[in-house]
Amino acid sequence: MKTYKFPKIPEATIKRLSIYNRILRELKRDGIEVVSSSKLSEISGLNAAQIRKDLTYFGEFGVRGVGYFVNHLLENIKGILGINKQWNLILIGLGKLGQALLSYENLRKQGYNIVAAFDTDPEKIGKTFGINEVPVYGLDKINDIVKKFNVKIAIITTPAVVAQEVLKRLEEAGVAGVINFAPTKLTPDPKTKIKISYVDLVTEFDKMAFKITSD
Amino acid sequence: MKTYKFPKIPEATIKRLSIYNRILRELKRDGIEVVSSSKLSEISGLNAAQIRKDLTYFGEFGVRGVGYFVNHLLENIKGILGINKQWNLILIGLGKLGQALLSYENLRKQGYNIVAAFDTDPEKIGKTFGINEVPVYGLDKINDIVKKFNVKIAIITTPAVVAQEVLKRLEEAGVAGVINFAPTKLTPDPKTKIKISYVDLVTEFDKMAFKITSD
DNA sequence: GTGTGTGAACCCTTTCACAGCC
DNA sequence: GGCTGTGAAAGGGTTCACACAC
Repeated sequence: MKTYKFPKIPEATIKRLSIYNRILRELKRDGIEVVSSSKLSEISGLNAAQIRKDLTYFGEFGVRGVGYFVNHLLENIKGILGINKQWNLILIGLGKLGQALLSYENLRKQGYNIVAAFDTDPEKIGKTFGINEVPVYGLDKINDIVKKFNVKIAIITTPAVVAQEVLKRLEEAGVAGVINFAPTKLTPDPKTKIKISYVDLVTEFDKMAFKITSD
Repeated sequence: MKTYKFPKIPEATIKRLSIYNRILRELKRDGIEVVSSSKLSEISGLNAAQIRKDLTYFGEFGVRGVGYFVNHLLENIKGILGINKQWNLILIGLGKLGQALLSYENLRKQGYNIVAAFDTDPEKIGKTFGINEVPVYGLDKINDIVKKFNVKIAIITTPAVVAQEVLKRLEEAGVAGVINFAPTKLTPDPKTKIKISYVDLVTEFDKMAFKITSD
């Protein structure tokens, strides 16, 4: 499956596909077999036309006059997102946030397995952390582990000052994507095609502070 | 300060103001006194025209031919965002993620103080958690603590199934905004004007999985 | 010369409204 | 009758390009 390179898909559509995935899993769990875009709209708070448009970027999954078959749509969305399989991840930076992600059940339930963690602290190296007893290594082992477990995605939860250096090692190891929780912009080597996404938690709080303040 | 209700500000602009705030603090720390939009562009990766436009929504902070005075701009942005003061927060749901946020230094450094946590687990109630020894209460104490500490912002890190019920209690206590980490849509009482923002970490991983898969 | 402030152009996303199919 | 799929319209946000101020 090389998959879905169709037209230019809005970034926002991908985010919503992830939400549809979550909702459809819940519907399936509850034994619901068919759902309409208006029902999905009600559950998600999104516009029904938008939901239909999102889905038709990738094919025609619905039946007119009926709606969408939950399981059929769910399997298709998982295929589109590439989450119809397990992903092996690594995490760099065992601060509080890193440790929380190691034990974050929602990730594992979705097929994201953190197979190793990395830190510079000698007190942590050689031990295991989290519910799943994830082993901790020094940064020099990144390359070995990435190769061994065919790791494509890495999570950076280090302090901002070392995040760029960590990125360099990840690029050298051939990681395909990085989710960066460190509050700093990362500059990839132009020769690599590594994908970087940013999660800045403080920004979420600042947005809320603004909303309340400007009200 | 009632503040900045000017025209309709793009949501994305607010997010970027938060980023400018972070960068300006770093520049100030490094003793840099003046910065141009092109230098900010280089640091942030954002378009220079966009940076200038973002700032002019709120006033004219720059000097033509010179740039922006770091400290002056920083103070203004803090005022706009409403983070030129301390915010008292509460957190509901002491799972791994909740515990991580209790000890997340970047929040406290920005003036966000979590003054109390809430959980239903009798093993946790009555104890303190995190670097800052935050006390834990049962949910029935939410109202008291909100009033006592003038809490405006609450963080939900509970399982999805109880998040809606927690929201109800927060609304009753008069909280102004909720940052919801539980992967579920929350429906506020239409009578309250409570603001809700969503942080879904799994969505970030799904977006990355898609990018790599569709590459 | 240099760098801001900004109308206008451009581009992307969302929403509408209805034709088409079950 | 009901609900999807979709062109067209509307709405927002980003980028351009240049007048203006230091």
